[in-house]
Amino acid sequence: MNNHTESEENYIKALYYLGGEATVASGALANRVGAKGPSATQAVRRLASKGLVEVIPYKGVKLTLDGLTLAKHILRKHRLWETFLVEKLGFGWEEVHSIAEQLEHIQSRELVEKLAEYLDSPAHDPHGDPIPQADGKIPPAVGKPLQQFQGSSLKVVRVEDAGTDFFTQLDLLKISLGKEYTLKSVSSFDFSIQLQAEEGESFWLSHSMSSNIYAISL
Amino acid sequence: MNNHTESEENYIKALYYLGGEATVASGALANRVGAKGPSATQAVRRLASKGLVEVIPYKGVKLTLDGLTLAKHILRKHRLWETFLVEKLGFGWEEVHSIAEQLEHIQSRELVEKLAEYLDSPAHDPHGDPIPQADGKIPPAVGKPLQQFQGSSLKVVRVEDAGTDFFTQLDLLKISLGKEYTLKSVSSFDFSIQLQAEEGESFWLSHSMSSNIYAISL
DNA sequence: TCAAAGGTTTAGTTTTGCCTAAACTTATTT
DNA sequence: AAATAAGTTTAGGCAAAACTAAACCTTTGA
Repeated sequence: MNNHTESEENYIKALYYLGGEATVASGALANRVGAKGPSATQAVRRLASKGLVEVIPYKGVKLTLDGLTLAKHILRKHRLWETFLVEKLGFGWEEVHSIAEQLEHIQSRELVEKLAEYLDSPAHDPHGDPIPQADGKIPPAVGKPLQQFQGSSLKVVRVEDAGTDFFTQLDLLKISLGKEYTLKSVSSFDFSIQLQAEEGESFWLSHSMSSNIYAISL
Repeated sequence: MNNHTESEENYIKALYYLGGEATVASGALANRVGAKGPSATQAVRRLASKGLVEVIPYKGVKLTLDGLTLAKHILRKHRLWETFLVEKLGFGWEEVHSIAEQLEHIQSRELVEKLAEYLDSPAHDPHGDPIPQADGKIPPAVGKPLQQFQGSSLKVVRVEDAGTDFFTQLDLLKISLGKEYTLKSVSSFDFSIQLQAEEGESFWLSHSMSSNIYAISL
């Protein structure tokens, strides 16, 4: 009961991303893994036969405890590898995700733990996302969405893993973890926000961007 | 023409291991990848349709230039990862092979080159085996088989990547790179050899073991 | 409430990759 | 040179994973 295919792991990961322990519709699942409906139905049946998920036909799918444990372990591997790629190999934010998606499927308990140790058992990955620990515990997610810092100063501590385009845009705007800004205003029309760096002119950020960026107040 | 399945890569690797640029029998190939004859025949047909091998039915299979390039690239990845696992993560000899077999299939040119740089562009892996370089050139293999050191002193500089059991046996015998011995005799019956360490009693080594160990004279 | 719309599952096909059993080549031996 | 042994390929299955088209539930709106 301990070896899973890459495809299976991808479904498990998607299920965790979409709902955690909650029930997820098969359509949403298919969408997330980049497949069509019937493929998801079929995949989910395979997972159910391995005891990783529970299915209620026409209603949805839910991770079992085993499934949840596996999901967190995969996420652990993903975020540890991302940390390695950025901190040791010098990759940029936007490049690491697709490589980590391959590396997260490498099977070796010992490798994961030795890698974690080599990286000083980090609690957060380069995006500020919490790394599930070996015992399954997940460190608290730090920061709050930017909108909530009306008029005050803030420091960026986390960005959502929202795809290559998002990271490229962050790079273009020179936004990175640790950067400090003052939130000057929030548009009540489209919820875009105006940020002001220590030195340099202020700029506007769309809601789609800002809702994926988290900060703490200074 | 640039993405290959893991299975395909395994056949390519096996072909390179068994014959380099020479023709290999399909049975030997099947054997090496741990499959049965018909599976190899079929796999080889798939590879031929991608231009990676040439087949002469009932005669054998041979890597094309493209196949050879791919084989060397996979071997490069394998040996770089082994170096990483041993030098950075502190793995032992016998443990790294199976993990590197998974890692060698990760697809990212940039990753390979950044990893090589991180490891100081090594020419040899932890077993002393040459690491193919980015341009396809292969550094010279060092050392000669132990049998050739009749009566003289030698230093172990390379061991063949001949499977977990081989490495475990090396560990049991406390043989590692850099160790020095005197070759006291070679049996003309079974070609086993008698080694004498600086201090400590002498011991016998089977031909299967010794033929996978290489040394230079002192 | 009943019918259309939307989402889900079944049915049937494709490709990869493996298997066993049977047919076929090649090589060896008498 | 013919028979047999050894190795290789064909034939026919099976499982994982994906797809399209068709059938099937559920929900929602008239």
